[in-house]
This record gives sequence, C-alpha cells and structure tokens, in this order.
Amino acid sequence: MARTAGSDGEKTEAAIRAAALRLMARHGFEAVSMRQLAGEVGVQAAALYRYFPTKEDLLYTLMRAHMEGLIASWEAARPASGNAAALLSAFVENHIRFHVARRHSTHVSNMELRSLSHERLTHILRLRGAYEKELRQILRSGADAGTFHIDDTALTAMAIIQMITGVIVWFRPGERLSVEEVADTYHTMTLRLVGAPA
Amino acid sequence: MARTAGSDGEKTEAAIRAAALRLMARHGFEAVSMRQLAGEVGVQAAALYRYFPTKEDLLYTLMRAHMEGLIASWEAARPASGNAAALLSAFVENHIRFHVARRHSTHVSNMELRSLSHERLTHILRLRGAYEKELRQILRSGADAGTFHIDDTALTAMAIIQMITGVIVWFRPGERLSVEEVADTYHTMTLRLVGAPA
DNA sequence: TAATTAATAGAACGTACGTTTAATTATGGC
DNA sequence: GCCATAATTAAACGTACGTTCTATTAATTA
Repeated sequence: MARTAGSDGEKTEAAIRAAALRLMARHGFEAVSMRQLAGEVGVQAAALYRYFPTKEDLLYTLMRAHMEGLIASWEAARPASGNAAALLSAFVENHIRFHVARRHSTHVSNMELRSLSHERLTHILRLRGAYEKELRQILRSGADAGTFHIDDTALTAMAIIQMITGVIVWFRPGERLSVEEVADTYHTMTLRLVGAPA
Repeated sequence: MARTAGSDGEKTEAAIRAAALRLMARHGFEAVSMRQLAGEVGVQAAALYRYFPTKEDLLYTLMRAHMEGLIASWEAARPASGNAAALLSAFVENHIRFHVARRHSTHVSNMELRSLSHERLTHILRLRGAYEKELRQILRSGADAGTFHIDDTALTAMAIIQMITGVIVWFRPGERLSVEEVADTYHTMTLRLVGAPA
C-alpha cells in the first residue's frame, strides 16, 4: 500500500507532534523509538521523515514551540501598567496556567535539553533566558520601589521559577485542588517570598 | 587477556558507580551505553556484569543509595529539640548541602525515575515520600504553634522542596556565591514563604 | 480524464545495543 | 609452589535502532 484514503499532511503532522509529546513526556526522548511513535500515530516510521528530517529535529521543533508559546503567552498576559506586585502576580498566574495546560510539553522541555545539539541547545536556552529576564526585571523594579525585599535578584528569580514550574510534578487537574486555588496559593507564597505584604 | 594486574573488586565497583553517575547525569540513563560506561572505567563491558546484573540494577542501586543517604543525612542533622523554625532551617540547610555536594547523584535521581521497573519505582518513591513527610510534619507543627501561616501543608511542602532542590540547576560551587550564602538566602526565603518572622 | 503532486507503505542498510558464554590471568591462603 | 577463587577479556548473539530507497496509491489540477 502507499497513500491511504483521507490522509492529510497537516493532520498527520499535528498527530505526530501530539503523540511525540505524550510518549516523550512519559518515557523520555531516548526511550521513544521512531517506530513506536509511528505506531502511536497509526503510520509507518518512514512517513515521519516527510515531516521531520531527523528525530532531533522533531524534539527541537517541539521545544521551540513550547518556549515561543510561553513567551507569547506572557506578552499577551502582561498588564500594560501596574505596580511590581501586580506584575509578579500576573507572571506567576500565567506561568502556572500555561504549564498546567501543557503538562507533556513542559516535561519534554524541562527534561530533554541534553538531547539537543550544542547550537540548538543554545537557542532554546536563549529563549529561556529571555523569559527569566522578565521575572528578574519585575523583582528589581519591586525592590527599587521598596515593595519587595530581596537579597539576590538572580537567585530569587531562579527560586521562584523552580517553585512555580514544580507545580506540574504533583498537580493533577480534577483532583483535590483546582488550578485557580493552586495559582492563588502560589501567588501568596511568592509575594511572601519577596517580602511583600500579603 | 583476563584478570589485570592490581585489579580489585571494591575499587572497580566504586569506579563504576562514580562513572555511571557522572555519565548519566550528563547524558541521561538511556543515552549511556554499557560499553561507554566500561570505557570510562577502563574495563570491558562484560566486566560490569560482575557487579550489576543489569543496567537497570545499576540505576536502582545508585538511586537507592542517594535516597537512603539523604534520609540518613537528615536523621543525623535533625536537632534533638527546637521550635519549628529551627527545624525548618536545619531541614533546608541539610537538603541544600546534601544536594550541592552530590550534583550527579541528584540529577540522576530526579531525572531517571521513569527508567525503573514499576516495583523499584515504587520503592524509591516510598523513600522519597518518607523524606517529604518529615517536612510536612515540621510545617504542621509550626502551623499548630502559630509560628507559621500556611494555606495547604502538602502544597507548601512540595513548593519548598521544588525550590530548594532547584538549587543544583543553576548553582556552581566556586562561582559568585558560596554554599553558605546560598543556603542562608534560601533559609530566609523559606521562612518568609511559611509566614514566619525573619 | 490525463497528468502531476502529495502522502504513504514496505523493505532494507548499517550500526549499536544489552547481555551471555567461555577462556584466561592474577591474587591470596596453605 | 600449588590451588582455589576473584577479576577480567574477547568474541559472539539476537534484537532494535535511526534512517533511506523505491514503489504505490490518493488527491488535485488542467
């Protein structure tokens, strides 16, 4: 057989990306074979190469989409004006909502950096750095205004990011807590962390 | 050739464990082959099987040692008496010191859980759960005493653990900050996080 | 309806993997 | 100095991997 009835490049590519995220989030990039991925999509392994020239290209595409989506999400959610505390709240909420809604993508982006080539790793890290810089700027402006009390801006930014990204390790939507409750509690903890009045 | 001059089972096993941690922390469990590991140790791949029956056994041994070491370290560092704030400080400091001193082991234990069989995964998670329970108890006692102000004990415990484990993602000893300074700043942030007076 | 292009299948290639087996050499106790 | 045993090598086994090649069929265009 060859081309199958109803086959459509766009749909196949989307199915590949979704299946890749799901499988790689669960088993890890190295542990997922192209044949296994193809089987999940319902296609032969060779068909994957029409959409992604190599396995690493596929990973890179997924990671880039994740980081660009995260940055775009923050740009859309960032309040046009407001004090540092309001900005920080918005940042925390956007971060948590984005990651909870993209569990698989987040896992892959956090765990599989080492499977990228040096130059692609550099590009992803640059995107990540740009995103983290947004948080550092918020912290610095709050500290300058006297709203926040911060020892070390870079260290505090990393601590906050680790904390709020860690949500996806234990959070399961539809269980004890809702996203709103979780985001709210993290929001409170973050403000306390930076020494701002609750 | 066969047995080599000066060969010693204990030393070889220690060398295998150290090399495995180093390589797996950098490249990931799946990406490290037994031949590559053997090459790093200076031995043939078959020699590894004298010490570890399978590759997964090796991983499991490393992870179990890490978790048991962490729990033992906390048992040794835990103050015999003291209020919740003092206990929390001791917990944070021990956690950070332990993990910073064992970067490779920490990376492997945090990243490679999915390469364990179900029953071994369960065992490691049980150890992890026991360790996290210590923190939850500290938080609860502090909340009961009115020292801490905590919304959700389980959620707060996870947030703190994510935050203080995340240190090893960015911290490099011998650079801008010392372990003492880092532990001190995290200690301050943690106390603020739980609503305790600094 | 004929020609072109898009989307796939099926088979194969070379390589690397985890692991096993058998042979071989060094070490330590008598 | 002999002997049991500890430590290791060298070679091989079967399997699975990422990827490529070619043929074939479905959809689209003219």
